[in-house]
Amino acid sequence: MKMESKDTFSISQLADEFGITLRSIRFYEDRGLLTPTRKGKVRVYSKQDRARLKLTLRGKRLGFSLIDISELFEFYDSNKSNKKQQQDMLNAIKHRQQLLIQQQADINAVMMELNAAERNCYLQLAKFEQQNNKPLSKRCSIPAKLHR
DNA sequence: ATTCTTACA
DNA sequence: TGTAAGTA
Repeated sequence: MKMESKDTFSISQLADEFGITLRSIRFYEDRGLLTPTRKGKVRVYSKQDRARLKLTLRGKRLGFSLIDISELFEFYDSNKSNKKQQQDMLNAIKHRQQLLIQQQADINAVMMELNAAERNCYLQLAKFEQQNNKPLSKRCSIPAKLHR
């Protein structure tokens, strides 16, 4: 159904927008990641809910568990009043930062390996074309960035 | 036509 | 998470 207002969404709208199923969205709610309001029994999502869903999906892409993601949300809107809670949260944040730094390093390493593999592919293709005595096509020529 | 809950794979 | 069932 089409909603007159621009700041609320039906579950279907969000599912279409993000290319996920209704089941997933309800599942995330079950895990406490989403808290849509209700008009009767029907879920009504606000822009903030939409933003939250977006963050959830990004977290998933990064390999975070739904629990990890809910923990991040707690950090974002942290309302811990006492000192110990703040201390614990800080430690948790530092830990998460460390994990991300590690991921970043791993990503860089894999990226370099892939770049090397890609370079070899182009070199091989160039060699084949040379054997066939054919002119290098634009599409298969070695990109400048791989010359180094 | 859409969405909801519940239950099982 | 997918899917089926039975509703509202």
